[in-house]
Amino acid sequence: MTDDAVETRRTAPATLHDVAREAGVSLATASRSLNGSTRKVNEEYRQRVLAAAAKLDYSPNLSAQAVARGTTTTVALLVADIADPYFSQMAAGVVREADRERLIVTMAATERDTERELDLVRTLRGQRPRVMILAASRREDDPNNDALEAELRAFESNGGRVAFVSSAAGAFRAVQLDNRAGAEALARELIDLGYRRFAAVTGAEGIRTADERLAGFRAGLEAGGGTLERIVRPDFTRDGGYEGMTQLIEEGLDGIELVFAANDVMAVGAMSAIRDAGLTPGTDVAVAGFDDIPTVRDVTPPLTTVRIPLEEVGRRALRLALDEDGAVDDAPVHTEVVLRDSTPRRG
Amino acid sequence: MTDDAVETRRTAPATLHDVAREAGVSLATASRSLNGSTRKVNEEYRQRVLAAAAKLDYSPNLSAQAVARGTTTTVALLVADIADPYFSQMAAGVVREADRERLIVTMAATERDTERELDLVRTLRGQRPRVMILAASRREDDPNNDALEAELRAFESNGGRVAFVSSAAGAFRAVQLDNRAGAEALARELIDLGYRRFAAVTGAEGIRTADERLAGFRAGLEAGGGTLERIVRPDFTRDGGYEGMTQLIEEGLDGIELVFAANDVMAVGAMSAIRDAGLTPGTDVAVAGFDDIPTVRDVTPPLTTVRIPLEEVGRRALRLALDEDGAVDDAPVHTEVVLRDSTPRRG
DNA sequence: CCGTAATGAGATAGCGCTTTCCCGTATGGT
DNA sequence: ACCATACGGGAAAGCGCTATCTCATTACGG
Repeated sequence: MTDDAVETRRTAPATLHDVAREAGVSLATASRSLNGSTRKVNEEYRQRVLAAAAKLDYSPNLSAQAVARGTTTTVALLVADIADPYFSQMAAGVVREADRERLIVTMAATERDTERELDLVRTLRGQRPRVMILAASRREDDPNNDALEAELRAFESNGGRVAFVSSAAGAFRAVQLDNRAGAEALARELIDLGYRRFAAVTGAEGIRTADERLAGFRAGLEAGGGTLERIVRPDFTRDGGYEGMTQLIEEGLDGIELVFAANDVMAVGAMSAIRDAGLTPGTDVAVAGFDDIPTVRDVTPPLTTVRIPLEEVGRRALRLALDEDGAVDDAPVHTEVVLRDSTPRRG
Repeated sequence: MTDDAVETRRTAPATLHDVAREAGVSLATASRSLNGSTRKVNEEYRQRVLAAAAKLDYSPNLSAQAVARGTTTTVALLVADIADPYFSQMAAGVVREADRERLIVTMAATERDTERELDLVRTLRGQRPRVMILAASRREDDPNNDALEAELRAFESNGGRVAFVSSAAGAFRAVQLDNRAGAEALARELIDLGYRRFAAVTGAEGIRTADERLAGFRAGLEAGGGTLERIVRPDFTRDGGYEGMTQLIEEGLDGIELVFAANDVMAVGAMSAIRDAGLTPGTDVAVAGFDDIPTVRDVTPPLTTVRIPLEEVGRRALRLALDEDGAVDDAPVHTEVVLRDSTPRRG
């Protein structure tokens, strides 16, 4: 492949210096004209600078600005898995809000590995982002938790801002997802629909989100006289849901009326497992999930779940982090049970 | 909310200078110890520096490094919509590959607005990213296309690298998605299955991806004696698919056996529309899509589609961009027809 | 033993910006 | 007419780094 492509000589990008020279003004004046400064600049000069910048196709070097100003326009976002709709919806919210604030988002994926998460936080800290948003799911008792906290503390004491998306983030700001209450409300509604005998497909013990949802669900059942007869703990993913459900079926469903999956992607996987086992979800065994990702409207039957306004969560996480002093709404995010056909009224 | 939180005084992050002082060596030696340099450093000094860095919790300022080195470790990624699984899968691939190369990804969403896209490219250029990956869908004849191309040319002539994900990207590098061939192959297979009368739900004319897929599908049909009887062009989204299908049904399906949606999210929306109209997808009217996003395995019936290895596409886009000189595989990405139950054999 | 070549630490000149600080000039109050 | 005061442009001092250049020290061949 010979390089007979376009003969574009590699030229360095125009610097502010070039612009100033072209406009016949000083560096200072050029700088002041191109970014609002407190100082006024003669309109004629300003126009000259603007014209020169346009002519040279000048684009300010953000790194240089960051160094000079001592502050960046970056927000760093950490999620477990970008392709997971739970996280990608949230990320979309963060990006949208960041855009409004003219901030740039850098994104990284922990792949659910807390070691990696810690590394990423360290690396990302090098960017000196204004904000760091951690949406990757926390684990109880992880050996890296302390190190992570220390790292974030250091980041904060350097003027950075941290926001978690979670239910409890130690002493950091957090968008509270009321997993417990949501799951509890769901359980009550299911009891109302006539269900009594349940199983749960959830994540490994220690994943806080999973634990809380399970605890809430259990509490709701107990209050209403239902029983949680079985629990399986596969991966916290679609395939995990499929496997968990398959296991449940193989071991015999005997009498279980409804399976609660700790999140929607698992629920969707579980529904496929049910169907692949020759049963019909909703009819032979009901299914409920958590999150209300877009997909669940389109599976059959549509999935009963607990709605979290994920995009809004992303937006709020950023606002919360940016907020100067507690002026921002930090009530738990409103969750809502959405009953659909995967949990028909019984009897 | 009073601030009786932790009494963390806001301190500036440790600089390399601090580390050098702490270690009792020069700035140069500290720099050389902390990042490989061509020069060797006395092991004892090196250890001292490392210890000092650890003690001060030093994290190199990436902006400063970028300014000093004249090069960054950033890759900028532009997608249409982060929450759309088509893009989020791709993004996951880019991020993963970037991680391998120890690069940081900044992400922005065009929201399918070419004006915004242009703006974003300009802003992102300020970052001086090593690579810019454009995955947002291109439109034919968009008034902004020339400006975008000029902007990207400028970026390239400054040493930046550009990669598109698309079928034709002018003179830029691109991961080729063979939309046409994929759709054509799909059409042939559907003909083989006994289908003859088709409708298409696709995006607005001018969206290149949509156009190509439609053209390919049409070609495949013609070769096999099928007819494309109707075309609707709603939004290129899930809801668009739903609306388009609803419209088709309201106008009367009369004889249409299969609906081809130009992408999977639309197909999934279409299936819901079919069901909401009281019909059964696959049975009353078959449906096929394009992309093979994860969801389509879990809808009922599972969707026939054309598989694109989206994550791989993301990874390849980055490698392609990074690649120094055409050493990288730039054959079109392998697409593959995946027949599932949404298109049962006829007759 | 001396001269020369490696060796490697430190001083320093940038990188592309922002932001003080310094001044010359215009303004206005008395 | 005179001095205090804005006003606003330009010079220059950084910001936190890297990389070049200097220069003392060590090693070694003849």
